[in-house]
Amino acid sequence: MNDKFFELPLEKQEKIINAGFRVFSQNSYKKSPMSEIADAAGISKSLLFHYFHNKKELYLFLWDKCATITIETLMKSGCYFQADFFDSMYKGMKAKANIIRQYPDLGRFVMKAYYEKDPEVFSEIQASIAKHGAFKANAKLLNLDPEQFIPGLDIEMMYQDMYWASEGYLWNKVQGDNIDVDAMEQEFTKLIDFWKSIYLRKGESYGSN
Amino acid sequence: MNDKFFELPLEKQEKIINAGFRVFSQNSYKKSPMSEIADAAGISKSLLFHYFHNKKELYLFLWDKCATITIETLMKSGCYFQADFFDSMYKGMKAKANIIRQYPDLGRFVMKAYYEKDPEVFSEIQASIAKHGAFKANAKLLNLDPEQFIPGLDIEMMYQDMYWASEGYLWNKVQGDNIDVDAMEQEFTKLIDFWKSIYLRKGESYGSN
DNA sequence: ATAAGAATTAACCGAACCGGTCAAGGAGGC
DNA sequence: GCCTCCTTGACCGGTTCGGTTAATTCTTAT
Repeated sequence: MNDKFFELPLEKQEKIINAGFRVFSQNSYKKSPMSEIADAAGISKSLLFHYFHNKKELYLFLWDKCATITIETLMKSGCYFQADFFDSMYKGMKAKANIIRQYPDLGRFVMKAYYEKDPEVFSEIQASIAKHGAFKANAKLLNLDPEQFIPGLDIEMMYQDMYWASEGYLWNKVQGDNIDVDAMEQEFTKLIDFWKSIYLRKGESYGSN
Repeated sequence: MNDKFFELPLEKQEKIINAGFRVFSQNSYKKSPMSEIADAAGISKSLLFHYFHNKKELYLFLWDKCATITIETLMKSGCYFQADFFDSMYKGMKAKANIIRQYPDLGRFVMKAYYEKDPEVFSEIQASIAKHGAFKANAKLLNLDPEQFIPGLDIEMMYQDMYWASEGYLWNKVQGDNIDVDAMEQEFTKLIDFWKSIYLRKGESYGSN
């Protein structure tokens, strides 16, 4: 790709990136026209081809960009370094909300790319997925202390429930075009508080509290 | 449309319908080629045009078919006539599983059509949506008895949690190509049982039990 | 066997689309 | 004016698409 792209004002770079996310997330790779991306970015098709020599290059660049953005944002959010389970969940949610704010279609783009089968990009995407290790969500990893929760609670099921509810909530909200991320954040916070009130053991105190 | 379509063996009708669901759910209306649908159905494009005079007709037929299938299946499942909340949930889940078994791409087709913006079909779809009344999921409608659940439970939040978890679970599972509906049913049953164990008031008995 | 009729398809058509190129327009600095 | 760089309209060859038509195959009644 043409390094001149990175000398563009960040705002313009993001506009092009978001245009790519949008178009590639709405159509398959083959049926995502460069012209449509250029239009969405507010530039001419020729200029888009000036920055990215061909479609495949743009596509793979966007894919890499996704990983960078996601990892960076999640790291910066501190959700991995949180002792309290619900705090970590809360921080993670905040991070995701920030991603949506800046790159509204990133999530859907990742999903589409993940299942993309076009031979022109399939092997590259698959290789990249394998490299990143496909870290599955899993309660066992978290090493949660059963003492913290109500007696007899199936912690793994609790985590499943929370994980799926998050996914379901996000999917439903993001589906439309105008996403009110602030409202989303607020609603989701309420949901986390609800879980806390249900799952957390009451009447005692632990650790530093 | 050509009424001869309905004289086809049901198996063949379903194959064409599912081919339509599949292609229209994977691409936008405009970028869903009739030829691709014909191929997926195992017939020639000409024959497809013989049954449906043009693309729009096929599309709107499929949309109507969705409503018919969904309403019919849910009614037949008895999930609306169940006194117990979790039983009703269970029956509803079973019904959805059956729909997925018979029409794997119906759900995704509905979603796509719901947000389709192509002027060739937009007004028709919107009118149909308005007519069906867009029944939103809402705990208040169910008129649940608070006595049945653990004290102090925010029933509406409980319902939200369950609703979103269902959505999230379905979306994640249905995303891939090979759906193991049986495993899904089983896993989901476990989730419902988990909810029962968490939310239901214990140590007492009610009603007919 | 065969003719009539129905089911199904290959071949085709004009229009639009798509990835990619290229030569030229336009703005700023000297 | 002239050089440089960003940006674009116009274009090209190839492909795709919705839809039509005429022909081919299959069925069936006689």
